[in-house]
This record gives sequence, C-alpha cells and structure tokens, in this order.
Amino acid sequence: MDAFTAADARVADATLAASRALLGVVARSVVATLDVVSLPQFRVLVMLSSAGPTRMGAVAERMGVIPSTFSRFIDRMVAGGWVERAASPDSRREVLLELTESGRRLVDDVTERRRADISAILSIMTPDQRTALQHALQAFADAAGEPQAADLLTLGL
Amino acid sequence: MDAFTAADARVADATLAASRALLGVVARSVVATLDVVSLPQFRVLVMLSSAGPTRMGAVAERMGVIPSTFSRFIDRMVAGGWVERAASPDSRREVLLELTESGRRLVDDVTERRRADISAILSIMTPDQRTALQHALQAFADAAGEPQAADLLTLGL
DNA sequence: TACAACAATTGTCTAATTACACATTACGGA
DNA sequence: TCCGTAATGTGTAATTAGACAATTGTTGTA
Repeated sequence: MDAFTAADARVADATLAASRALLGVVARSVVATLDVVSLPQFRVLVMLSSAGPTRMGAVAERMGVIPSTFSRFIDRMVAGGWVERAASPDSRREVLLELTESGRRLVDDVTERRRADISAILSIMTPDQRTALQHALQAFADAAGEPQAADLLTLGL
Repeated sequence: MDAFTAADARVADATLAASRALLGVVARSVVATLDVVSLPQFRVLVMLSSAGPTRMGAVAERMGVIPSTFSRFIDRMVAGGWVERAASPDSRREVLLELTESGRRLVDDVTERRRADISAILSIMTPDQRTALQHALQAFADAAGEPQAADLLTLGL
C-alpha cells in the first residue's frame, strides 16, 4: 500500500523537529531533580508512581537488570528515603516496593513543573492555536497507542 | 484575571499526554543502543554529532564532569572506536574530539529509528490530521522558543 | 510430609564513572 | 627569554553498576 511518500517523510521530519520543543520541556523538568536522584532511580520512582506497589523481581525485570543488582540498588534508594520495602499480602517470600511520601512528592514535583512549563508556553499561543493543538495531540497520542510504558521507563521519563 | 480555565487545563493535559507518547518514541530509539554504548557515552556522541569536533575541556564542561576525569572516559570511547582524538589546528595543547564513522553511524541509526517510529504513528492518522499536527506543533515550537540544548543533552536527546 | 521451584538477598568479582590532587606540556605576555 | 597559566593527562580512591554463584526462607506439590 506504499504508505510512505516523500510528502509523508517531510511531515515526519517536521514533526520530529517541532517536537523537540516538547522534549525540551520534559528534559528541563527532569534535569532539575538529577541533583537529588539519579536517572535510573528516578525511573523507578516514575514506575512505582504509575503502577503502585510492585514486587522487587518485577521491577528488576522491567529495569532490565538482574535481581541481585537490583536489590543493592534499592538499598540505596531506601537509604535515601525514596522507597521502602513492604511485606506482600500474597506471599511472605515476595517483597513489595512502594514510594515513600518523599518519593511521591518528587515525582509529583516533576510533573507539576512540566505542566507549569507547558501552561506558560500555551499562554503565548492564541486560543485557536490551543484548540488545534489539543485536537492534533490527542490524535497523535491515540495513534501512538497506550504503549511502551516499558520503553519509557528505560530512560526514566 | 483567572487565566486558567478548564479548557486550558484540558490542553495542558493533552500536551502532557502527547509528551509521554513522544518520549516513548525517543526512549525506544535510544534503548536499542545501550547494549553498545552507555548512556553517558551516547550523550557525548550526540553532542559531537551536533557540534562537530570539539575541544576535550569544552565537552567535559558541557557534560558537567571535571576535565581530568574526562580523559579516561574518552580513552574507553576511543578504544571502542566511537570517537578519536585529533590535533587542533589552533594550538598544540588542545585536543579535539571527533566522531569516527562508527560513532556517526550509531547516532544516525538512532535518529533514523526515531524518525521511522514517528512515521509509523503518523501513518495511522488521516492526512488532514497529519497536516494539522505539523502546524500545531510548529506553533508550539515557536511559542516555546529554542529548547536549552544543555537540558536535552543531559538526557541524550 | 519431603522435595522441587521460587523470591529475595548476600558474597565475590570486574568494570565504569566520578572526584581530587598532582604532573606534563604548550602558549603567551612582561 | 622566562614565568604564569591553560589544556590535558596520571595516580589514587570512592561510589555505583553489573554478573554469577550460593544461601535463606517460602510455597506448592507429588
């Protein structure tokens, strides 16, 4: 069905270029926290924030590291006060990982900073542009699907 | 003046959601290379790719590490065949860092993978939606201004 | 009940990433 | 020319990341 014409390629390029501004917003919101937690650590926080308490092994797998490595990685995060180990109601050999108040606040702060940043940019645009943007981005997000949570996590975003 | 209405919030939410979808694309494109180079190393490649041959100290500074540290870090990248040291035409005490063919190809591959991913998503949308998205993102990019390259680099974008 | 499988951790090792202090070499102005 | 400074590199050490093996405790099952 020859879906990719030269025009399509141009649109893809233009989209990619324009989307860089959006990436800039995201990067800024995350970078501000890197003094506090490392990127891999932030990754775990984001994951727990969206998935809730999760078994150690499951998180390790999604992070793509071996459980032994992960256990000591989590030791440091526990020491930092971002997450804590908790007993699983299902089985006593399982250990659940969950955010502490600090951990949750940190993720929320990043999201909030990002949202504020976006709002500031939107306020410069005209109402018509805003409406058009909303519809266009919704279409894009729908097309992209509800996907790749795992991919996102790898970068910690 | 109550600038933030419910409608504004909806646009901001849509933008946030789209930013996550976009990040999925970016993350996926980078993740595939992490078997080959580490994230810090990839950041150097991205930087050299956009800035061209650059003095050691300048790269170290932009990476936020102390110059003395950087030398051995680069040793590993040279050993891996991704970058090479070159004499500076300006001064014999300066050492320029530049991408090798492999290094450039690696960055290009990531960009290409990213572009293909976007194309795939766009192909699901209607032509009208594609055009609308392109224009809307352009307006957003204009309003946002130039993203801080430093922020993007931190994430290897 | 005894035993295999499972989840998490700990022991041990290698290597990457970073810092700080110092050494080396090259410029550049007095 | 000579000396201060700049750019890079080395020595040493701490922290982190990662793998694999072995251990501990738990669960499920033959």
